Amino acid sequence: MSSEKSRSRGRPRDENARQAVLRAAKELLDEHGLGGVTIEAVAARAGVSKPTIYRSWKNSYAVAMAAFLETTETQLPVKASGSAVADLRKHLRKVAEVFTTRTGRSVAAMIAASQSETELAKAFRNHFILASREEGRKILQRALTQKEMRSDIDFDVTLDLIYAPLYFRLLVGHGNLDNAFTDSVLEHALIGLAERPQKKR
Amino acid sequence: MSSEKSRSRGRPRDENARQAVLRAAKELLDEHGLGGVTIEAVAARAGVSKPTIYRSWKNSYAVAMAAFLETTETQLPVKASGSAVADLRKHLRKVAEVFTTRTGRSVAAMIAASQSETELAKAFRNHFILASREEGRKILQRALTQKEMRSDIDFDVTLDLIYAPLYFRLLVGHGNLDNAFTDSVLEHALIGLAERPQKKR
Amino acid sequence: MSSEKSRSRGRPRDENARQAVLRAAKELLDEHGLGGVTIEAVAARAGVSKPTIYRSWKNSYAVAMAAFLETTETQLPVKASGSAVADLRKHLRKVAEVFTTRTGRSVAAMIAASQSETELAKAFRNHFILASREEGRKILQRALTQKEMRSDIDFDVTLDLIYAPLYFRLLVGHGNLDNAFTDSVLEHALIGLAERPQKKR
Amino acid sequence: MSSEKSRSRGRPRDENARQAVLRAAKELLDEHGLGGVTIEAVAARAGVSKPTIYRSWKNSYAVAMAAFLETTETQLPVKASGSAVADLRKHLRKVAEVFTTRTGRSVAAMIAASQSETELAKAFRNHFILASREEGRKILQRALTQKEMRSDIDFDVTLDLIYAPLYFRLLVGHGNLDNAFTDSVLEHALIGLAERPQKKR
DNA sequence: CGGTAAACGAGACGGTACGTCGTGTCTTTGA
DNA sequence: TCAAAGACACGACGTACCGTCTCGTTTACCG
Repeated sequence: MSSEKSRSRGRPRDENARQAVLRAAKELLDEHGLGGVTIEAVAARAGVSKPTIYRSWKNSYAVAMAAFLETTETQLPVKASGSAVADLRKHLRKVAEVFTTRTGRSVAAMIAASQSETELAKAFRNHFILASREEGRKILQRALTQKEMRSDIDFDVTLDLIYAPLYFRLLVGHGNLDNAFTDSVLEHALIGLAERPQKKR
Repeated sequence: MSSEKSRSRGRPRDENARQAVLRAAKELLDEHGLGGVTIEAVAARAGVSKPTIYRSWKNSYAVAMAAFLETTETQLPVKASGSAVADLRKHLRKVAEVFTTRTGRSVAAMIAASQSETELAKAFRNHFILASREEGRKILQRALTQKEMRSDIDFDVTLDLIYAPLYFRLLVGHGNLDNAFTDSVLEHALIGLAERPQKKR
Repeated sequence: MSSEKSRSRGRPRDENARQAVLRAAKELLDEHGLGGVTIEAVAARAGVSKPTIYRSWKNSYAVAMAAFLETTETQLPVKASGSAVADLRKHLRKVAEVFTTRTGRSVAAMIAASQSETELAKAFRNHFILASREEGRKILQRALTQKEMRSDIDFDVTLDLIYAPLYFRLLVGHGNLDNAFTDSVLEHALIGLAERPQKKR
Repeated sequence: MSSEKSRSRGRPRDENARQAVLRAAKELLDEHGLGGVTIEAVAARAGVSKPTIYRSWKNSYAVAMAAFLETTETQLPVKASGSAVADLRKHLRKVAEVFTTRTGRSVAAMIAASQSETELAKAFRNHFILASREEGRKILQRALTQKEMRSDIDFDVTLDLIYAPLYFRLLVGHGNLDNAFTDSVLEHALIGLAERPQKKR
């Protein structure tokens, strides 16, 4: 229950230092990419000592990740219109658009960094990937109640189906990330690939 | 007529050295991951000098990439049965299975490395990603001629739709990469998400 | 009054490391000559990292020079007897004797190194060459007061005249550096080369 | 006439190559000092391969030495006037003057290089140092016959006495190498340092 | 209100790896 | 059979960051 702040002995962490670090890390991330976020560079730019950084974060990736998560909008919500499918289309367009900016590069870099850092992987997964799918999940829910989608679909698989192609192109860069692409992905996913006797629509 | 490569002047590159380097790099990649493929370690294990490596490759990532591409099967072909859809299901299962092995970790690492190395990105894209989609493309083609799939689908989008979820889970690790998943992805993609008046099946 | 050096911020240099470096450098200098004093070898032998050495010295020559100066006696003093000329003879013999030892090789090497390193040249000049002439200068002074030498001689020129032949033979090696030589040099310098009407002595 | 068999089998050494090498080495020596005379640089500038150089010289110092000796005047003769002492003064002035030019730097560099290369030391000693003393020796001889100098002087010691101070200042740089200095050295050497009962002059 | 514990900056430390340079040798092709 | 071109093993270079460690100083709590 301990409602006490517990306020451990000694001098408290300097909030200014924390923010200076994160600001510096964000700038370096934007300017030079993940590889530019070295502890030394961050320390120098933030006017902070290296131990001060290591006191709060495990390594440079952790700092970069914290800076990224702290300053990046994950949800990209769309105002609900009558058509959930239309909302989803709009949402995916927004996601793709963000992916073409510097933020997209950072997302890719974070995923890359996650490969060798298990803890970061988890952090990024929970605080960015899964978080950013929430909006999609909501829209899917709406689509279901409005009977715009089949009731027996698996949400997790469906979310992968429509988000993964965007991440895939972000990471591999084998094709554009424009509206035409996101629309087409959604269209294919909705109609389905299989030939069927009586076409509709 | 001499279409010969003209055999440039001077001592030719030592093929033994080349192979020793790639073998050492592959071993290090498997044993310690991409981070373990340092030029110094490769040179030491291959019994080769550092300049010899730098003469042929730009940096450690390039060596690792070359070693990976040279020793990894990309196509994962399936014997054509009567049903193209069944073949596709089988193929995706194989891909997912490979992704759960050490090779999968390497694929992820390569994609990660590609983020900061444009040339590598291209090499990996062309020699692995696109190459490995060829089998899928062939099956898709077969599905079309056998009228198992709609004739108006976009191949590139379709390939992204069915492959991307696998890569996504490989990279983000937010869910399993088992048969149930690949089957489900394929099923959803085939049937389509949209509700439709007259249900089939 | 605090004439204190103000104790610059941060962790102070490790005195043990400094000494280990100089000791290692001195050993290498003695064992393999100046060419053997590589930063890598010094670091390895001293159990110190390369950056630690570079933090304190500009390059390998600077380390060798420091090690040499720190461990080499420069003055070679002689107890004053009644005759300043006799003292000078004794002193020059001592210098020549040292020049035939390992220390002599080092002196030569240092002069050689000084050719390409201006800063080192200055250091060596001030801390070895000029310092080692001080004993000669003192004796000269004594010779003057005792009227053993002409009062109108130029000290700097005189010092060059009697020391230079020793350095010359050290560096060029065209003749012995024994007592006969130093005595002869001194004798010639004292009496003078010129023929004169009435000979003395 | 060229039916001579001497023409040892195969392709003869290319005399042009030899000269190109020496010319390149001399240029590099003048431009960047001895440290600039690397085999690679010489080969590149001379348009010659490295093995071609190694076929004729042991290492870079040998090349530099050869280039230096081939292009440098050693004797610096003076026209004999009535006074040998005057001639000697003039000669020493010329030596000192040369020592203040680029050639002087090269002489110093060669002496420096000689410290670690025994063969070079010998070559330089014989072909430069001793050669350049020949003029002094001749003048000394003349001085003797003209009774300008004492008949019992030791030539080798005397030569060291008057040349060494010049080399000393060249190498250590603790004082000027001007006419005042050379004249003063000679004057001191001639008159002698010792006080004597009856002053002359 | 004075101790004391912990944070702070500065910066040196042992390490690891980097990518480059020059060495002297060796191997091929071409003249 | 030589020369050019250039690859080779070797070894050292000087630099960049890493993550850890002293330092001396500052801040805030607690007794």
